[in-house]
This record gives sequence, C-alpha cells and structure tokens, in this order.
Amino acid sequence: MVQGPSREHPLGDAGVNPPAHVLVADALHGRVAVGSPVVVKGWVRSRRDSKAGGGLSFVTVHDGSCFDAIQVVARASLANFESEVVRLTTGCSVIVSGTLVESKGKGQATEIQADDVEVVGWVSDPETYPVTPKQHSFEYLREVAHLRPRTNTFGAVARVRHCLSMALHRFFDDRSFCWIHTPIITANDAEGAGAMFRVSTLDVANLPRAQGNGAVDFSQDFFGRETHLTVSGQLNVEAYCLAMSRVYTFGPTFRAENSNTARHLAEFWMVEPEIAFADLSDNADLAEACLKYVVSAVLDERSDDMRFFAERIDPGCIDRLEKLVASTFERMDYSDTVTALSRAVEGGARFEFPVSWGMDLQSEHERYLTEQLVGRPVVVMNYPKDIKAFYMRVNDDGRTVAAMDVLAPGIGEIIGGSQREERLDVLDGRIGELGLDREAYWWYRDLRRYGTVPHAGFGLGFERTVAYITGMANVRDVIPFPRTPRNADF
RNA sequence: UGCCAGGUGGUCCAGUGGCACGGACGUCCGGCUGUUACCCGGAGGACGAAGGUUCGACCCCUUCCCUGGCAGCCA
Repeated sequence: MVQGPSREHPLGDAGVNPPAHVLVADALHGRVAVGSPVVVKGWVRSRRDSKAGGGLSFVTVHDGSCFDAIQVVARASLANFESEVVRLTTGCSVIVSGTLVESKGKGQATEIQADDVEVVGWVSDPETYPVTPKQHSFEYLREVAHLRPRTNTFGAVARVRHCLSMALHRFFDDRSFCWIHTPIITANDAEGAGAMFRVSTLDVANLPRAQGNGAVDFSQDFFGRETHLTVSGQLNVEAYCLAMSRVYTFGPTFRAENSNTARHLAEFWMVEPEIAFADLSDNADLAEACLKYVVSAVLDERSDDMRFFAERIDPGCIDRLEKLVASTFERMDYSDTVTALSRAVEGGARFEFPVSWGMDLQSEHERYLTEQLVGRPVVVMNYPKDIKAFYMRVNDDGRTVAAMDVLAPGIGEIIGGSQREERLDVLDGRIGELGLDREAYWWYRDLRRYGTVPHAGFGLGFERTVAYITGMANVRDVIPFPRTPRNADF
C-alpha cells in the first residue's frame, strides 16, 4: 500500500504538502512551477545512459495522464544508481522524487532532476516483455491486450475514448436529456436485429424438456422464459422518451453475428438518443449537432493525442474532423442516392452489386457516395420499407419509411436511426407483414395506445466513432478488450 | 459464413526438398554520448498442430487451429 501524502491526495495534488504527487500532464503543461519539488509515479517507457558528467541516466516515465512521457534525469550520485537505475527497462514501475527543472537538452521543455528513484515493480524478464519501445503491429498487440494500454497508441485511444464518452454525456446533459439505464438482459426477442446471445442458468448438459414436443422448457429457466443479451436499448428507451421527452441510453450491446470485419464487435457500446414530438428531420439535426459537438470536443481536449494520430496513424484525421465540424452534412433522399449512383455507373463507376431502387446500399455504394461524390458525412433518408425494421414510421408514399443512416468516409455507417411508427394501426400492420408476434410487443404497443406522440431516435456506434476520429482502422483496437467470434480472451 | 493471403528467434521480415548460413529492431554484456526512433562492437535466441508423399519435409499434399484483408449481417 502506498504511504504518505499520496494516500489522501492520490492524484493531482500539486502544491499540497510537498513533495506532492503530480501527474505527468500537470508537470509538462505548465500547471506546476519550474523549481517545484515533485513526485511522479508511473511506468518506464525507455532508458538511455550517458557517461558524461560522472554518469547519468535518462528515464522517460508515463502515467497515462497525457500523451507525452516525462524525462527523468537520474545522476550517478543516486544511492541505487548502479544497483537499480541503470537496470531499469521498459515497463518497470517507479516513484520518482525530485525537482521540476527546465531541460538542458532538446526535445522537451521541462524534466525532472531526480533526488530519488524508487523501483516499485521490476519487469521480471525484459527479453520477453511483450511491449518494446519500438513499433508493434496492432494484430500482435491484441494478443497482449492487458499490456497494450502502455503503448503510445493505446494510451491515446483510451484517452480519446474517455473524452468522447464525457463529451456525449455533456452534449445530452446540456440539452436536458435524461440518461436512461436500459436493461442488458432482455426478453425482447425477434427484433430483427440478428442473432442474440442467450442468457440462461439451465444446465446445458441436461436441459429440461417440455412435455410432448421435446422443446427446451424455458419456464424452468432463471427468468421463467427465454432471455438474451440486449441488441439495442431502443425499445425500452422509447418508453422513457414518452414520459421524459428527451432521453438517451449509453451502454454495451451484444450481437452474436459471425461478423469478421474491421467494424464489427460482438460486444460494443452504443449511444441511443430518443426525442419526443420530433420527426426525422429533427432527428437528423440532432445527429449532426451531436457528432459535431463531440468531434469538436476531442479536437479541443485531446490535441496531444490527435497530433499523434495525425503523425503516425492517419495523416488526414485532424483535417477531416475540422472539415466535419465546419461543414453541413449532406442530406440525400434514398431515391436520389440511387439516382446519383446510377448516374455514376453511367459515368464509368464500377460496382460489384447493381444499383436499383429497393436494394440496400452496399459498402461499396456507401463508400463511393461519401468518399467520391460528397467527401464528407452524408445523411441518407427515407429508405424502402422492405429493407427496414418494423418500428420505423411508414411515409405517406406507402413504400418508404422515415429511416436515416449517417455515413462517414472511411467507415461507412456510423449512425442508424428513424422516426418511430406512432400509429398503432400502422404499427400492427407492419408487425403482421413481417410475421412478428404481436403479443410479444404488448407493452411497446401500449405506448401507442396511451398518449402516443411522434418521436424519433438513432443509434451511434461508439467504437465506430472512435475509429473515425482517431483514424484507427479496426474497431478491435479502439475498445479495451475486444470480443469477436472465437475471441473472448482477457 | 464465403473468397483471398498468411503463420520462421521476444517483435517484424528474408530463405531453402538435405544438420536453420539470414537481416532489422528489442534483450543482455562492453564502448561513446545532456541522451531522446542515439551511435559502435560482441552475445544469446525460431520454422502453428496432426497426418501424408519422400531415403530425407520448415519447404510439396490433406485436414485442423490461428491471424489479416475483402464481402455479407449491422452500429
């Protein structure tokens, strides 16, 4: 257990009872006066030795508080210099006490002149320590997901991810939205959102069978019925929307699809706002404002990390985000999108899948639309009803629904949403058309029987947004411990 | 799930039907240096699994496992 002032002031208590534990971020960003006694606690990123001036060692230490690590100058006069300091390797944990000084070297404005370097934890086998100061492939780092947050890239991703979470909450809170904690375990099956993970306490080696047909008897299961992990909080949050007016969910969701792509996870996070007395246009306005707000927040608050992404991951990312914030999202009717794509085909564009009214847009189409035709996010609205979910509001033309997708260059669909069908008779018609069980939606239908109002909402894929912002190519590298088919390690 | 490409020191890559001749980075040892993707010298360290073909397989064939890319499902 750590002793001393740091117990009462575990983080960021610069100026209180020196020597005080300071975050690397505070030390480097002018929040601690040069000349102050400081203590930093963190992990060694690298060590370089010099014999000059009787011998000294440069140890860079990071603590996750910002992108940069701080340079610690340890002189040979330290009692444990020969025995410990020169044996430090990447990954060792240390507590450094000293003075914040202006750096004599180039490459950093300030550094710590160490009076004491306490080694808290050694790296037992430097040869096989998985994280070296050099570049690693992301594929490799996924195999050491417990150590990858110590790298530049994953530290930066974690901070951006956090920043984005907070920005989302702030965006909604500022606009009087109420955060609703919708359930993770659900009995809403047949939502049409694809395969779900079963939640059960039944003994899989000895399943209870119903009399007669031999089907599994879920009445003996924990909840007395079949249950699954949620694929969306939307249906539940609609209930709160029709009471609280402006609501949103933000939590994990689960899809048991066997999807092996750079933009799918079996467990991912989703933000789902839902607004009452609103139509599709209001919904699109909200989506656009939301994206712009959070992107702008990340640019402001995590410029250090974003600079790194622009330098090493995706040269265009900052430029792209600044354009997004400044521009107006293109809005296109689905039908116009099909027309534009058809015209592109006539102009020589080649697609694997033919373009025709009634089809769903393929990845190649979305990519062409956002990357070639428009060059910024596009909101495609009013899709054919046959390719969309039962709860989406049927338009007056009878063949389209008030659905929208926000497509972003590089990753495709980042937001999917719709105005919801608030008319019970029409909703029932859709449930019937799609062969769904009306009884299963009894409470959802109640919302249309008791004080129904037009309302709308969307789902923002959190990992896709982080990927879009950082330029990271795979959503597996923007979530701490990715869950994908055949992979639930860690 | 389909198609394609891969699995060789700790990491990233070369390479060959005949005992692993490899390189870079990291690691360890030594030298140099207010260093900073330092530099110089030296050292240790590897063929995904199971079958098959063959005198002999890391190499060819089959199956399996794993990884990546693209596609579908979607956020």
